[in-house]
Amino acid sequence: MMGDTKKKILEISLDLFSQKGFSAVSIRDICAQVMIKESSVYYHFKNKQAIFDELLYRFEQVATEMMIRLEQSLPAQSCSMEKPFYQTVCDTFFESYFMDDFCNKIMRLLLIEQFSNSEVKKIYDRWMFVEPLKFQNQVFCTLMGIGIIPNSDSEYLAVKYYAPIYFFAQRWLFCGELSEEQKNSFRNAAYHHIEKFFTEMEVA
Amino acid sequence: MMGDTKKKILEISLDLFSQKGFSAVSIRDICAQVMIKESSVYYHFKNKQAIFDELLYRFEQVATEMMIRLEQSLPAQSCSMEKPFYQTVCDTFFESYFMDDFCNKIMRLLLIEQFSNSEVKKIYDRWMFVEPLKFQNQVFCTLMGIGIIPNSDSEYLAVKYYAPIYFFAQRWLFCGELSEEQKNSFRNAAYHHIEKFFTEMEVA
Amino acid sequence: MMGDTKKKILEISLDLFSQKGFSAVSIRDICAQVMIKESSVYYHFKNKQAIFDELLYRFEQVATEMMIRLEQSLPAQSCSMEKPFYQTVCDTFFESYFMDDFCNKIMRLLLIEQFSNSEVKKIYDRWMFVEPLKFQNQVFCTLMGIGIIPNSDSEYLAVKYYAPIYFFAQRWLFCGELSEEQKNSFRNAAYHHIEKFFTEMEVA
Amino acid sequence: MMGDTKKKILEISLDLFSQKGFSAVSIRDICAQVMIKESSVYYHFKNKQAIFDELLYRFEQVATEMMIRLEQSLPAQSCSMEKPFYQTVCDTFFESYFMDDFCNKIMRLLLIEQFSNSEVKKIYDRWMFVEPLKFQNQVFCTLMGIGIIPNSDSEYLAVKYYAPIYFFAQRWLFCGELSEEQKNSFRNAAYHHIEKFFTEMEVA
DNA sequence: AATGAATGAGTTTTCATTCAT
DNA sequence: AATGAATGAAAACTCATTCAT
Repeated sequence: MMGDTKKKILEISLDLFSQKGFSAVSIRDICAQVMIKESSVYYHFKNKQAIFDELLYRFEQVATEMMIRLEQSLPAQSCSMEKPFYQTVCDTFFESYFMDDFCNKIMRLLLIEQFSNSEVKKIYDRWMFVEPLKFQNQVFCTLMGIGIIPNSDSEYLAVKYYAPIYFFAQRWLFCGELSEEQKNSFRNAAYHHIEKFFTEMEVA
Repeated sequence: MMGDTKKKILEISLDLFSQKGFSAVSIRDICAQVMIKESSVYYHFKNKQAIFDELLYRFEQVATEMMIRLEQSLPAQSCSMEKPFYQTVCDTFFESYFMDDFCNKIMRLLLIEQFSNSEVKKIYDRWMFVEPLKFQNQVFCTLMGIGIIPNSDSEYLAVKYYAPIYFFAQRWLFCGELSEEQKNSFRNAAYHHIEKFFTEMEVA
Repeated sequence: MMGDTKKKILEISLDLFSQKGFSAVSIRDICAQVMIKESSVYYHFKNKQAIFDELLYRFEQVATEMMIRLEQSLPAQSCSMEKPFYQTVCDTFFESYFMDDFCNKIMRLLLIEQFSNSEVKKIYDRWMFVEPLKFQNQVFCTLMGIGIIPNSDSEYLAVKYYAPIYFFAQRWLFCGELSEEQKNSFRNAAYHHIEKFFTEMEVA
Repeated sequence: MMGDTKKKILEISLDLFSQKGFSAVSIRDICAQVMIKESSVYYHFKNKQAIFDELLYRFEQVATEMMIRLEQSLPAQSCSMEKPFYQTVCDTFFESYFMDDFCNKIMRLLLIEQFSNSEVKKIYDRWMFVEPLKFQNQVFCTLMGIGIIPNSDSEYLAVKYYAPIYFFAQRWLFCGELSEEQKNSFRNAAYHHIEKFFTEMEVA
């Protein structure tokens, strides 16, 4: 469907954009790595901005899909409660969002560009703050509904749960190349937090 | 001590750098606002990078001083415990760090540049993760020492306390111009969190 | 093989470099004469230095080839000795080296740049002193071998023969545009010297 | 008479000009070594060109004086002929002209600038070709007059004598800093030539 | 689908010079 | 006698883009 070259341009652009920011990456930089001439880019994209736009578009599709999948899996998941419920949800959320190579790079890019572009700021806000909190809120409402956790302020609960994860992600997942070492640092911190979180919940 | 022009160059550079990132700001952009000619910049600074470097240098001085001040105020503070202890500390930490105009802009700048510059990454790490956690840890150790809060994992406590504040800062303090509205959103969320945090602590 | 524009850039650059020296010639100067925009130069050359380097490279190729040709022609030449032997050699050496437009300009350029660039100094040394003396020495050894001139210190002979030619070249061939008038001044002085040189030789 | 600073500016300017050529040396370069600020130069000189002009002016004075001295010493010298006559003349000429630090640097500068400035070209011509040949010619006429050497074409004799010296000067005295090693290479080559020259003269 | 050649507008930086102090 | 501050002009070079092929 999509030519090899176009895919390569997108991949390498994202690589570079997420490292240096949009305006610090030149078409030349991109082409040097794709191994084409500068003029060839314009066969595949109207201009530099169009590369950026397409990356964002793809991300929003991926993220939206994931959110839908996650939300749909909620009720089913919460019924078969043998295994700790949060495990599965977290696995999906972490592995296919924060630690997914594509999403991770987009997040860095959004983080950088949010300051110079208010449109991007909105997208960052949505996918890093609003949607995750909304989803987490839903989870806790569900858990309260079936009596697994006691009723309380689900919104603050969502913050208490998600803020550290966001914090760890920023700390461990947003530096240099995403190595297994970094992923493990993140996983350890995150799972340790989640475990403590649910333990304290049960006690209370 | 420092000429007016040089001060103005630094101020406006920080303004612009923190909005668009270092490489997206041109000397022309800066000079247009300082109202000098491009060549005049080079009387005050060796090159563009030197402006950036001086900003970081000043920040590290400011931040270091603040940390020292905070740490020195700890023991005294914790003795006169009529008024809620954390209030004073938070006031200092929030108002003169996260919400201070200079520091806030530097933080945005560090946030942007950390990806392209590993030296900056280290500085960001230090002042956004390591030092605040270390300080918070110290606070909790002190409080445990004098029996105000029960003994427990002070490091995780620091994360539970600080992560939401970092989270709120990113959400409310890192967009566009720092308005009173944003500051209030941040203050509300942060103080709400702190209150809940200490309340739950006492109960447990 | 080589585009017209690139060739033109090289030609005009050499013209200007040999008149004013490398650093006194701006890309603007070159482009004004090539009739292209400044940015276009950078399609053909990495930077200003690369123009200089390519000129030197080409010269060394030309000079090397000429030296090889001259040396190969030596034995053959010296057998058919009806016409004065040196005539042919000089013709080649003078006309296709000192008075050749390209070589002459390169020599001026080397002469100028030798002081600021030790690499250039070496090249100047090689092609203005070492190689010509080596060749002349070979000529005299050949002539001594077949008994045309009496045995003697062939190295000093080479200096006695070549130094005036170098002297005349500097005096007549290194000023302004290479005009026919200058070439004639040089030719007259040089051939007069050569004739006298060989006459004295025979006598002795 | 002349302030220290002005003298220092002239000295260092000559140093740099003779290494890189006039236009490749900036007022900044000069001031960095003189240890004054750029603006201070303009107290002593109208502009950059004026430094160059003053250097040339001083050289012409020095060179003229030397020539007069040399010419005046000719008759006296040639009478007291116990010691080889040429020795003394050469000593003066070589040591106080080619190998004199100031003159040597000026010569390099003239050599470089002759191509871009026809006024300089004339000065170079005069002091490197015309005057030395004229003087040498005079010497040989004197020697012929008193029968020390046989009558012959004194002009060609001057060339035969002077060309190798010019040649050696270019080869040994125009590279990098004037070291004793270089001076010795020059002296050896030059004196060897002179000796041979006069020996052959006597024989003939 | 790709590229060779070109370019206008812009980049950072350098430079000689001025002028008030 | 020297300098702090500024500047217009120009330097080398970059960049996104165009267009004919």
